Amino acid sequence: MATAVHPAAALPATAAPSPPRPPSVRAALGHFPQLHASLIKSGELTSSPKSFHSLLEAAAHGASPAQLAYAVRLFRLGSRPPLSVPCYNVLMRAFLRAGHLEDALHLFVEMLDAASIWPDQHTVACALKSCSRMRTLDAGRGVQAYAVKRGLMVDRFVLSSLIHMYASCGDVAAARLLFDAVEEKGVIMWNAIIAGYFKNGDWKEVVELFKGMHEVGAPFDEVTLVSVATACGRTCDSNLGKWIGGYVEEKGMLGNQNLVTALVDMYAKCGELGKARSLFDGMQSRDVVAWSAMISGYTQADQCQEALTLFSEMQVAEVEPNDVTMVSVLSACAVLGALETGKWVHSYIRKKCLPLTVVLGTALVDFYAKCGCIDSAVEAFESMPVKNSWTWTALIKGMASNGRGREALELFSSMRKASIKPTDVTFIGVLMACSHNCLVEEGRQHFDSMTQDYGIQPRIEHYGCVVDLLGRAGLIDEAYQFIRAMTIEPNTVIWRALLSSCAVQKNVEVGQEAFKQIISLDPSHSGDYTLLSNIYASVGRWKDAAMIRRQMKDMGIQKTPGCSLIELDGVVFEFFAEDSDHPQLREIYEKVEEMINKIKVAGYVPNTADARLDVDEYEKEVSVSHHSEKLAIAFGLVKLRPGATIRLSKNLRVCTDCHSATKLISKVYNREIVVRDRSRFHHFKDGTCSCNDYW
DNA sequence: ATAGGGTTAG
Repeated sequence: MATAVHPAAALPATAAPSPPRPPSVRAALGHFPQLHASLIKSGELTSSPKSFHSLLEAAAHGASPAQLAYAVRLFRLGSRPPLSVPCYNVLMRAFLRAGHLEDALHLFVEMLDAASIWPDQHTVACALKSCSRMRTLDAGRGVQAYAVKRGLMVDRFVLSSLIHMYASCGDVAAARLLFDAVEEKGVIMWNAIIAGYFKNGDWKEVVELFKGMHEVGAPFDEVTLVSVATACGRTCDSNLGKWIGGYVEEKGMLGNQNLVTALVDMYAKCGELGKARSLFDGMQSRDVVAWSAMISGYTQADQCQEALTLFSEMQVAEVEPNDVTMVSVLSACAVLGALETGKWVHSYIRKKCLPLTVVLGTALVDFYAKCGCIDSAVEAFESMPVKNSWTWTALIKGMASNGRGREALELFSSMRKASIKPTDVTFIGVLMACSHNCLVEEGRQHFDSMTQDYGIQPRIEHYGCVVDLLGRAGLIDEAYQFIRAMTIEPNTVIWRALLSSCAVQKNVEVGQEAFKQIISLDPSHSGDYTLLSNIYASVGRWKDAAMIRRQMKDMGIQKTPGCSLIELDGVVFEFFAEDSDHPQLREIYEKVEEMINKIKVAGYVPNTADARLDVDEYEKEVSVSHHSEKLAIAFGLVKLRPGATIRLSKNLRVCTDCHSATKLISKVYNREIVVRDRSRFHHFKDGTCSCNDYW
């Protein structure tokens, strides 16, 4: 591939009057066009290889594409001394710096073709570096063959580049063989092999190597610590992480931006957000990586509001976000259901032409799917130049949780046709889709195929999906037998899936058993008591229902407060049941009353099964009407522009009353309402819900 | 005459 040579317009139109000759060519960095002219005038350019090299080097060292283009033109010039090996090397390095990896490698090939030019250890190291970055193992091996033939394999630079090349191309074993054979391992060699394991995600080995270095007294430096600190974060090795943190402070290395960023990342991943933040705040300058590390720290610690706040501070600080930043921001938006903010991020990505990498594209797909905008998720999916199994999985799960199980399964078959290997998470999406559409036989087949065809051992989540599938299909006894036959110990999630199915199917006997199992594992979850109590109530066993409520009260078990989030103009508002801490309180409660009255006309009958028992029926109705979800919907009706879809996300399952009320609200107010609960989406429109009343 | 190894993500 040829490098685009920029037009001479980048150079001054008229040469400045010849300045007096500078004392050294190097000192003229930045004035090289004028210098060039004076060298031509004096005839030195063609007669002195040394001057030519210096001029070339000065141009090649420039940061701008125009300067690189200038260097290329010098290099290709007819009237110049014969090219030396260092001339090639200088230009190769410039190509590498500018990211023109193929051009760099091409120069190596050109040297092999040229008479009386032999690539040396510098050339080989550069060529290997471009192979590393391009991940072309074959080319790398070719360069290695040349190095062997020329006896360059004793050079430390060649060796470390080679180790780096093998590791970057995914062959850490080969890198390790080379490393082990090196007699005197300096810090660079250690860093190269550590980076090798790092690049391949083998964080444990990074930590082990460092401990090994310590034992043999091998020297390490700041670069070593960057890799090791990061690995500590990934493995949650907070002991070693803290030791490194202390060492860095003690040795006065806090000025190293990369190192401090690695510490910020490490502390955040070890759960020490406060320590991470104070290091971050103490940095004298913060680049995009530092900001991204801190933002991702908040996102991964589930402090998504904090993540978005920090993101706006980043914009105030005028640091341009990159694709990596946006991945964290989008995943924070996905968790919060912050559709407007995420959409803004999407348009920013397009406006700034940020590279739509697989990770970023997948984050976009996931974001739209988790905000209930499944069509936008499909669009984002289709716009991606490269997709991997994560991408497919995000869309399959999105389809399944948005009530489009059929399409999820069709996607899964396209995924297999495209030879993209499904992961364990893909199968969670597939099984969710089956359970949503009540496809019992298909679900069983996928569950078996997962192990038989793909060698994936079922995790507790997969078992949970199957229990859900069988239970919702009404096969309660089979679901119970399935749990009994599990090869791993069932947890509360499994039993809870069975209990929910029993609630749908009004199966008292198995419901009691599931409840007993749950209580023996974790008696503190209020939702379990509510479910069993509802089962009793649904078959008219009011006394038993009340008894369970009393048991819950006696044990001091608190209901998890219901909380609904709704976004308005990029700000996420939180509502709790009976909320009394909101600026527009009166307006909202008035709207709730209006809502309830209107839907009552349309046939709404309050369902107070989930309400407190110690109050009279009227109070129960009022209490149910003040569920966080209804407050948030009322807020949406008051604040959003007419006709705009109301989107909210809540922390619990949608209760029966809110579900039937919301269906009628969507009809009476002619509004689409999208509710994300803890496990799926409900798209309410014209009085119906996408879940077919089955959740 | 010229160099090597480093941080953020679904």
